[in-house]
Formats: sequence, C-alpha cells, structure tokens
Amino acid sequence: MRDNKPANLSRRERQIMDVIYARRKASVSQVRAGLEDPPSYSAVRALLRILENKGHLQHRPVDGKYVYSATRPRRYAARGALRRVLETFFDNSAAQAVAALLSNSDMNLSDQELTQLAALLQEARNRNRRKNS
Amino acid sequence: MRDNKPANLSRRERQIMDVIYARRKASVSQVRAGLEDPPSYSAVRALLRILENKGHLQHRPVDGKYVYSATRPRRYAARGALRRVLETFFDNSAAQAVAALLSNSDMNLSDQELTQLAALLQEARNRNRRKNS
DNA sequence: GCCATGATGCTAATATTATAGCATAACGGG
DNA sequence: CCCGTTATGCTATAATATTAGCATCATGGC
Repeated sequence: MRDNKPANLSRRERQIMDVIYARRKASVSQVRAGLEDPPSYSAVRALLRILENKGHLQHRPVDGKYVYSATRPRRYAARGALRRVLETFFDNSAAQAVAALLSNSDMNLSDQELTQLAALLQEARNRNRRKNS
Repeated sequence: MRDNKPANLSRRERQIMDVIYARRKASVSQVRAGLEDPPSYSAVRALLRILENKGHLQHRPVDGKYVYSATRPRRYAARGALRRVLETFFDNSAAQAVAALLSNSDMNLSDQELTQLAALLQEARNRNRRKNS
C-alpha cells in the first residue's frame, strides 16, 4: 500500500480533478463544460486556483489562456482510484473486480481486447509460476 | 449507461458510505472506527442521519444499537464506482482497466484466481463469438 | 429501586466550501 | 485608436457541511 493518500478533496474539487484526469488537460472553459451542472466561470477558476495552491494542479499559458493539468501522473492516480474501489467494493480482490469488468454487459469488450487480455492473463500466470518455483 | 448518478455526496458523506460499503453494515462506532481521523461520535451520528434522510442509508436496531446499511445494493454501487473510474482514468476501456489490475504488482493474484479469470475470459469470448455469428 | 453506562434525538454554532462579482490586462477588428 | 471580447487576480458573500453539546431514554448491575 504505497502512497495511498485519498487526497481529501471537497466535492467540487474532486469533480474538477476528474474532468482534468479524463481529458489529461483542460482550459477553464473546458473544465466548466465537463462539469455536470457547472457554476459560473469565476467559480471554476477559483477552484482551479485552490487546487493549484494545494499542489494538485499546474497550469501553463497556451494561446493566451491557461491550460491545467494534474501534477500527479495519470497512471498513479488511476492506480490509487482502482485500489480504493477495490477496498470499498471488492474486498481488496482484484480478481473480483476483473470478474465484474468482464461480466458487465455495459462495458463490452471487443474480440481484439479479449485477446489482448488473454495474453496479459497468460503473462500473469507465467509470472506466478516463476515466482513459485 | 444506466442509472449513473454520481450521488453527489459531500466528503464526509462519501467517506462514511465507503466504510459502510466496505463492511456491508456498521454501527455508529464501527463507522467511526473506519474513518481516517474520526470526528466526535455525535458528528458521525449526524452524518448518518443525513445520509438516511437522503435515502442512501437505512438502519435497524440490533442489540440496542443502530446498524446502518446502504439502500443501494453493493454490487450496483460497485459497478457505478468502476464505471466512474473507467471514465476518468481509462478512457472508458474496460480492457485498459483489467490490464492495470493484472499488471499491478501490489494487488497480486493467486494461481487460483488467475485460473478463475481465465475461465471468465473464455466465457466472454464465447459470448462475443455467439453474438457476432 | 437507583444509578452508571451507553445509546439516540435534536439543535446550535463553527468551519469550510462554493459561488459570484468587480477590477484589470491583452488582443484584434472596424 | 477605441471598443468589445475574453482572459485573469482578487475578495466578499452565500450556501453547505461538519462538528459538538445537551436532553432524553433504555438497560443492567448492585
């Protein structure tokens, strides 16, 4: 369980981080557009500033506007998020979670993806075999 | 994308829901014990009441104390949580998420689990084959 | 029976969050 | 050049969330 800080963000802060993680980076209006029922432009800007002060975001000017991106790399944040879901809903069992993903008809997988996954699974099994020998 | 309501809970509210989902059910003090840095007993009770009023929790008396549980079944909430993580961090690709789960060394899978997953994967492939025929 | 213990109901106060508004600077077209 | 548009900086305020405290009720031991 490495650096498993829940980051402790307020509701809006989390929403905004999520928009930015989903899009990798976003201008103020893009963030605003990504929110469910967006508050004023000013409000979004204020939150972005707060998040930046807290060290979660950074910005750089692009074409005269600020583009925000997360300081914590997406894949780490992704891992943390997955881990939290596993703790809360899957008894820390990655297997259960994968099962849910595979069986969920909403998020259907293509043949190609399934083939890729089969390969990954084989790798994992090989890793295990090696480790246990 | 069925009933994909983000539930829109405040920080503490979400923390408490998470504790309860993780434990399936919990008394006030159990909830309190499950929180990172817990506030007073009263504070927890107040939040529980709010969550109940909002319809997220229910309680029943057990041995003279209230035991709280979520109204939304765990597996649906789990699905929703997974979907949200997929949207935010995996470009809605279940395959990417599964890959992350399989390759994450932190959450290692046993041989047995891997075998189970292989079976699930095969099922999914069969389903696809049938559908595409 | 009486009191200590540990539970809940309710409400008030505090802290934090979320929002909007105003002032200001840069840019570009007419 | 002047003005409308679109940015940002900053601050005040409204709304919400978070917390604690007190009153009350049930239970069980002495």
